[in-house]
Amino acid sequence: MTKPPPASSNGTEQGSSANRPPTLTDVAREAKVSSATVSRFLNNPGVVAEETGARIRAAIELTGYIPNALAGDLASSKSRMVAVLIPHLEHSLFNDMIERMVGEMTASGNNVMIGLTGTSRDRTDSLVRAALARRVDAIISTGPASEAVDSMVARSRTLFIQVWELPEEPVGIAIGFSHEDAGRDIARFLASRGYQRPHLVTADSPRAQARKQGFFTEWQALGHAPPSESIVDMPTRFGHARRVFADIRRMDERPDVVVCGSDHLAQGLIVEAQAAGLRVPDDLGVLGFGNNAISGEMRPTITSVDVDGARIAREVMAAIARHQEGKDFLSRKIDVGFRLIARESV
Amino acid sequence: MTKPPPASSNGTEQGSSANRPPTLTDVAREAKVSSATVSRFLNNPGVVAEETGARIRAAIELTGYIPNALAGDLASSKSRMVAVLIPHLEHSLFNDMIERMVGEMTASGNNVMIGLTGTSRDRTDSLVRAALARRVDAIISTGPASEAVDSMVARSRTLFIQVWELPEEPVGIAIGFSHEDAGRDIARFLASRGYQRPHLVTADSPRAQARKQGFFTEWQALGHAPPSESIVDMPTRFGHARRVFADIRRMDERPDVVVCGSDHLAQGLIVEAQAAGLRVPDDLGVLGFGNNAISGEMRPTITSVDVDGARIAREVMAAIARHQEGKDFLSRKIDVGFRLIARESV
DNA sequence: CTGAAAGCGCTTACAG
DNA sequence: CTGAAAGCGCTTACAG
Repeated sequence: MTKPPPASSNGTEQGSSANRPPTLTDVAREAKVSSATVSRFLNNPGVVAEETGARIRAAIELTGYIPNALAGDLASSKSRMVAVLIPHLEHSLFNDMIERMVGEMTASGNNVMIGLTGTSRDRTDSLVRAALARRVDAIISTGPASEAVDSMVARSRTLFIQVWELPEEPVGIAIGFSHEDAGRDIARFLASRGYQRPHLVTADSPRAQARKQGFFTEWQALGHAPPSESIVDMPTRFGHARRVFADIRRMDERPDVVVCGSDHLAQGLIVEAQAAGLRVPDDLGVLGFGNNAISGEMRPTITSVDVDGARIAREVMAAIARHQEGKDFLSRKIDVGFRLIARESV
Repeated sequence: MTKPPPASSNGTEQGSSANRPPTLTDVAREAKVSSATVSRFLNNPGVVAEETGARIRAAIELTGYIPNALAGDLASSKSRMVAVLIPHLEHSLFNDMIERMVGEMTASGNNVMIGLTGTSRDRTDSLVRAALARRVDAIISTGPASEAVDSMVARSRTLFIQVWELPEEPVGIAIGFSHEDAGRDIARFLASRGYQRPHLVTADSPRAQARKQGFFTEWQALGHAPPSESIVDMPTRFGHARRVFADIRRMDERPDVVVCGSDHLAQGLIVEAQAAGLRVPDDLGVLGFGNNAISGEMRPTITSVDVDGARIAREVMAAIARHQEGKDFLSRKIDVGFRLIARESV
């Protein structure tokens, strides 16, 4: 590697519209070849003669040329961009998985556009629109898709990938698991541990509702009375624990275990319970969801439901790779399952 | 609003390279106007006659047209894209601030490209290169800039904004505060509270080192012996607490307060201390950094250093707006300061 | 292995 | 208020 050219920015230059950045043509002129050859060298070096390549390399170095991906993508009608839509940066169940995916995408030469949808459907629609406007190769979404999204995506060549969901009829493809089954498994697990009065903390999201549904159904099928419940806003964060714990303390029939929608909230409940002098799990069990890194690091460690983020990331990458090669996807729904991990808190 | 056109995606269509998405020309033909007029309608509706506009609107609706931003940006040589470079998604000190910025940018019509730099400088360089290749209007970086970045940015028209940093000679502009001063203030504060033996937990990052430096200098200037120290990997996360606490327990002269590089780590230390039967702050004080939402929600609440993320986001937005209007920036360095917030943990 | 030329889908002076 | 035409900076058959 050669030393980079001397930094010439010293205050006044930055932001001034002085001389435009060098183009492919500038490089070609400098290297005394056609711009087509420079383009070939950039995209497929092997096809260019050794010494021609050397001249071009030198010209690039000299001019400080950085290809204009806007023009390149337009001409080749592909973008090597992927959009990722998540609800929040903070307190997100998906961060581990997303971070892994972003890392792999970057490594495989894709740029990642991240959109924060919040909880508003409108914002999701407009982010999908923005992604399609940039002709991204794929959109990865952690949320449900609206009809508007469906129709926009259908007319495009963009691959739409839903993760952590497994809808009946995905817009594009879906990689996830059954939240209802997860709810059922949790119910069976708690019953097997001898718990009698679970308290559910659910957010008003389709996924949380599906888990709750599964839990209710199974719990009652096992011959128990319906569990009590607290409703919280999305995202299901640490800070909600105070109110939820207060809810519990007010009840006549005290719950013996709290089922949380995230490990962050579970962590908060443990903190609240301990601050009130309760022992976890002896006086109160606490169950998380998502198997965030903290769940193995908390005192006590948190029993949680693990979803294989690495597997999801792999499946997403594979689907995108196939799509970029122009192949059709292999299956529309991939069930990656989940796994209840018993630790100390239950 | 009209109902969206019926969703026509049912499995086979998605991903097939069937009919290409509609272009401006298709809309123009449908509306019986020139493509220039459609373009005007899209970018500056006021300039088009009422009924012409209506026809165009109908044509857009009918065709399901979504503008190709690649072509638009290339032709107009502006992108309305901003790149944001952060080290991690999870356990980041910046998430609150970044989330706020992303929200505001999206609202003001900018798309956001997020890059995860990790701790590698190479990865930062290549992400900057990718951002420049897409001709983003601005790059917002939470890390230090290398010489390579400096020279790439200098040749471009992209505004480079460093946040949470205040280097001598910023590449573009910097919006931050003095980490060394923060370290000094923490030292003075702990001294005023009567602490005698602080233990510092520092990561091997320039920022953490600057704070440590400030702390050391001030602490010794106040007539104390140098504090003890633990080194941790970046990011300064919850999970590091176990080892750090073990470090402390092994010491002959037990520290009476731990100074953490993040609120997450502080939270972890409180959990560890309590699990070991210590009371915080009576037996051990714990101080965080960054004033994350959790610091006010933990038991005990965490004394921390607040950096005004909303202010930074505002300054960033203002700088980008000026830059997009072609104006020069007002100042190269903006010191937003910081504020020590005393809570229960110290 | 290399070049000339058309084309990707927009925007924007320039006329009218 | 609208249209014809040049141009943004690349890529990619098509020739040679």
